[in-house]
Amino acid sequence: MRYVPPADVAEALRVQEELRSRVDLVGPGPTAPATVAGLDVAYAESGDRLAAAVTVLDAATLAVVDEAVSVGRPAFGYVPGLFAFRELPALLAALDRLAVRPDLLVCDGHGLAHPRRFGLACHLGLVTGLPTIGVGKTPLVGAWTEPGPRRGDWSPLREGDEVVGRVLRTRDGVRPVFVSVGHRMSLDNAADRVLALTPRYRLPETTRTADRLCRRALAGAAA
DNA sequence: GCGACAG
DNA sequence: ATCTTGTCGC
Repeated sequence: MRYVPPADVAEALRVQEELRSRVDLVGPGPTAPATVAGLDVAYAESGDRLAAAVTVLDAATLAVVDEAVSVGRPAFGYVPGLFAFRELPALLAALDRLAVRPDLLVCDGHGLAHPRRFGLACHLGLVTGLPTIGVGKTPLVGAWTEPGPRRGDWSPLREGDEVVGRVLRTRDGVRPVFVSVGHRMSLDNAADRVLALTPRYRLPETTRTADRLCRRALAGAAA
């Protein structure tokens, strides 16, 4: 099955509008998944080439049990709010090459914490049918108060009256990450899963392994 | 009208 | 995302 990227911004907005209603924001999703996958993309300095990687980890040991990469070109310009269209094709290609179907996807970008409540994590969840959560390193939308200084401390990420995510401290004294629901997950469960993936570093182990893999793939791929 | 703006 | 020097700390 092939993915056809939108021709322009107007079409991308229409696609988001059409898909957003199908997202499952309740879940609650798996509380004890056997495997969890991380996805990330690295770009060549020229910006015309990219590598997408997926790593599947044993949720208990955090050991990598499967991985796949896909090298290609960005499918869309970088437009905040339409970010998913850029990386989705390559990410889906990498997912297709997996031998193991993971129980949960951890995306490097927001889910519900998006201007139209349909970030990369939502889009990826809807397309794959898998539970997904979004973990952003920097905010895209919303307001929050600084969470406490210890691992596990958090504060709600709000936009107007709605809670669109959670500002979560994954390690003592380090900058928090921005967790939001992607698809088929509750926010509470999403935050718990992120904490389970951060026994040592700020970012989830899934994101870290995927990041290393796509960088390696980009460096090793022929121009 | 002027900034801000996931990766 | 990627480009970048040094610096602080284990």
